Amino acid sequence: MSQHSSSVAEKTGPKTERGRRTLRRLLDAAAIEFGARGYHETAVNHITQRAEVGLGTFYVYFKSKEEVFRALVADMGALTRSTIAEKVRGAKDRLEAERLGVEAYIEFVRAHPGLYRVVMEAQFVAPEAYRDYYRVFSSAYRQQMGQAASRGEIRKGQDEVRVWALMGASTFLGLRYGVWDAKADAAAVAAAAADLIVFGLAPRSDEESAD
Amino acid sequence: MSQHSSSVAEKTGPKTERGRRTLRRLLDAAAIEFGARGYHETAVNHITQRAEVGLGTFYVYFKSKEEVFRALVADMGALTRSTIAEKVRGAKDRLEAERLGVEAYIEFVRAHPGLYRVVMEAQFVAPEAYRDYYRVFSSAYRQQMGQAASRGEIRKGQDEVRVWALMGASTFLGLRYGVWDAKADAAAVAAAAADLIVFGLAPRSDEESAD
Amino acid sequence: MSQHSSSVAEKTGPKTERGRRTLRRLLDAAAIEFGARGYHETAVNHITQRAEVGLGTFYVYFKSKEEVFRALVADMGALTRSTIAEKVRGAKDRLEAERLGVEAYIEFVRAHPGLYRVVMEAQFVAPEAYRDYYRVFSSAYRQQMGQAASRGEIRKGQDEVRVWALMGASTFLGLRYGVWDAKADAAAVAAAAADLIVFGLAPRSDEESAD
Amino acid sequence: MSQHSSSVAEKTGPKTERGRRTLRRLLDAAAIEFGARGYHETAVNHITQRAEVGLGTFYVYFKSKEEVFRALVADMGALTRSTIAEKVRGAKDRLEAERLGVEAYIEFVRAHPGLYRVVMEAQFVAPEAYRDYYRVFSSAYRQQMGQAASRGEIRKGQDEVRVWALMGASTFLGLRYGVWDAKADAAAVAAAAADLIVFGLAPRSDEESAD
DNA sequence: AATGAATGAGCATTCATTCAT
DNA sequence: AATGAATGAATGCTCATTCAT
Repeated sequence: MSQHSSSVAEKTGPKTERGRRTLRRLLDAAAIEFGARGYHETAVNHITQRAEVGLGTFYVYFKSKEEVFRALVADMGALTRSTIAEKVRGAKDRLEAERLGVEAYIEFVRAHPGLYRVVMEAQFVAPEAYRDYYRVFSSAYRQQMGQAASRGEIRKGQDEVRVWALMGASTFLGLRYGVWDAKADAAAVAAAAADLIVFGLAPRSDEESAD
Repeated sequence: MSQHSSSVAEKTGPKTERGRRTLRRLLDAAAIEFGARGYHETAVNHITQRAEVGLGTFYVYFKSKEEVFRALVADMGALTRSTIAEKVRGAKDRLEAERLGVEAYIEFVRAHPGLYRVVMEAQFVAPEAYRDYYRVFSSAYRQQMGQAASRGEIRKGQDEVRVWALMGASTFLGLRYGVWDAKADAAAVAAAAADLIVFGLAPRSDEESAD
Repeated sequence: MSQHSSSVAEKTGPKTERGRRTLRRLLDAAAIEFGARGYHETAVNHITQRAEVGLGTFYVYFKSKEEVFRALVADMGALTRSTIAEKVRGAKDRLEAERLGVEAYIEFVRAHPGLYRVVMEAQFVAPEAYRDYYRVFSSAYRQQMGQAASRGEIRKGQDEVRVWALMGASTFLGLRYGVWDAKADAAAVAAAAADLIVFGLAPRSDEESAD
Repeated sequence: MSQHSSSVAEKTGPKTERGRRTLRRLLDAAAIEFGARGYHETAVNHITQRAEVGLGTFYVYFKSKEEVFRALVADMGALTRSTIAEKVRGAKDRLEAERLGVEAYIEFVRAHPGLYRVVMEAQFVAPEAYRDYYRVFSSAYRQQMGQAASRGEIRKGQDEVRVWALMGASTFLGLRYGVWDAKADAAAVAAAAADLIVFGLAPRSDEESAD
């Protein structure tokens, strides 16, 4: 979870192996603590204790508490994107990709409790990082969508709007079925969501005898 | 914004007119402060100063800082629902209702800057209040959807999943076009979103020559 | 417990029957609250609520929180003295009186939980009232002792010192066997204490084969 | 006055010499402040200011205001015991020991003004610490008494009762002649008290012509 | 690189008391 | 006589950050 770290403080990175290990311990500990208790309930203290590192050591690697948080959000953005991208890669078309995307997201949220929390909380703690998170995500998403439209797999439309609507849908489904109700059948939820995303609410002429 | 208050502390409510006015001032001030600076950056004395009330007075009406916040979230849930319900009321069918709903939400977010923030932050500050907010909202929404399906206005489907997907979509569009980009054309955004919601992404046979 | 009240605020006393009742309710409530939670943990609030009286009403009868406390200490001094005096009255001589006195005190402490606490706490909250409590008590005690000495019932001695030593003994026995261990046999404890007080620690020639 | 500290917070103790000095300063300052103004009138910052230490530093060494207080009571228990034990050590028998004990206690109270106050106040602030104080004291005292009885120096009797009566006597004499009237002749008071303790109140056959 | 001691601004909350009605 | 609303001084405690070693 720390392999993508990009905070400013350690832009160049620690020079020694020991330094790299300490940094990783701190990032991992921060992810766990922030994820479990939230930003404001987490004291730097908690992080260093979990990392089994002296309190002062924290400030060798980060300029501030906010900075680790930002580093984490960035890390997690990359992780989210790569995880979902991998899962979606196998889709035969955009329509299947949407279904796989929702499913992947719900599963991802379940696999990384705390991640959802950290990203959402970034809204208030590090708004810039939050915007970046979705900026990057949405721009990749938009691109996929544009290409799919060109290929005729989906209708043309206002991609920016569509993309935000879809990210919102996934996010809320991730909360509802990933965080709050982790026992629901993710595939079924994803299928139902994909049905909505793909075909919309309107009755379809080619679906006369739908259940 | 305070007419729906339902906090426990003042369940019975103030006995005098003066008391009622003070309570309203506090709630209004809290809405403004929490909305502008967020829960953690808002000190109780910011609220009382804006309300032009002594610090101690706050605790005559609320047991804690968290309690006003919860009262506010509840208030805002009621306000959101009634505002959107009113706007949607005129829709000739569910499909139009979806468009109006998105539009109303974006406009609502613009009209009530802090509201979006307070509700989102409730996730971390008062999770129970946050869940209630969406529990109530989603249950009304689901009912509408079920009825529309019975009427044949929309296809049948997994309403719980649909509702959460749609709430997520509106929420994110509210953030993107209500909070971050308040100059966008809300009606156009709503129309584009409604197009997605109503017809989905899939190419439609009856739409051969779409733009 | 309020019949001896002597606070300044109501020196002349309430004029109406209703007023007298209110005053009594407040004093009784104060005795209970102070006795159970102590001075600092008791809020004026707690007293008026137990007395089923408005908060402001308290200040109609007492100048301050400290004042009720002082009134209570005075009340209790009178009550303690009269209770013990009555029990001791039947003693056939000073020696028996000492035994009865200790016994009465332990029983009194048990019957009035909280009294011990209030008086002891007066040391810190209302030192003057505390001194008065013991000043009055010790002076009566000293007088008894002087008379007994004149009658030859007890040896002559430094009565002031004796009296304080004996008050201390009773007080600690009241704490040990009245408050902390309320199941001990009060009569037996009193007998053992009286044995010490009356005969001292020294071996006695006339007690050769004592067990 | 801090050499016996045993609070939980610093069970392991500070690691550096500077840390040990800071802890000692805090304990000494606390003893002075609590002793002079009492627990409730003493603010933590009174302590840190006297100790010439930052406010936050206090909480590096103690979990709460109550905790220093408890540490102090424990410290003082040890100090009281050792001081009295040393003075009493020279006694040729239990009877003389009693006299020396009373004298030592009065002198001790005079030498350590705040000590009496802190211990007494512990009754209300830290009841457990108060009980421990007397539990330890009384158990050592009882042992002395039992041995003396075996040696025939004193009559046999209910040692627990005797011990509490005697602790009460000393305590009150400490208050009366140590705190309130610090000019009295401690030796004379102790002699008078010892006369009571040793010989009791009853007239003695071998003392026919006493004054 | 690592650390733990020190710091003080900041804040939520309490509560005795006042006072207009 | 009775009251409840209003007040603000006071205080315990937290915690991010600094820094000497």
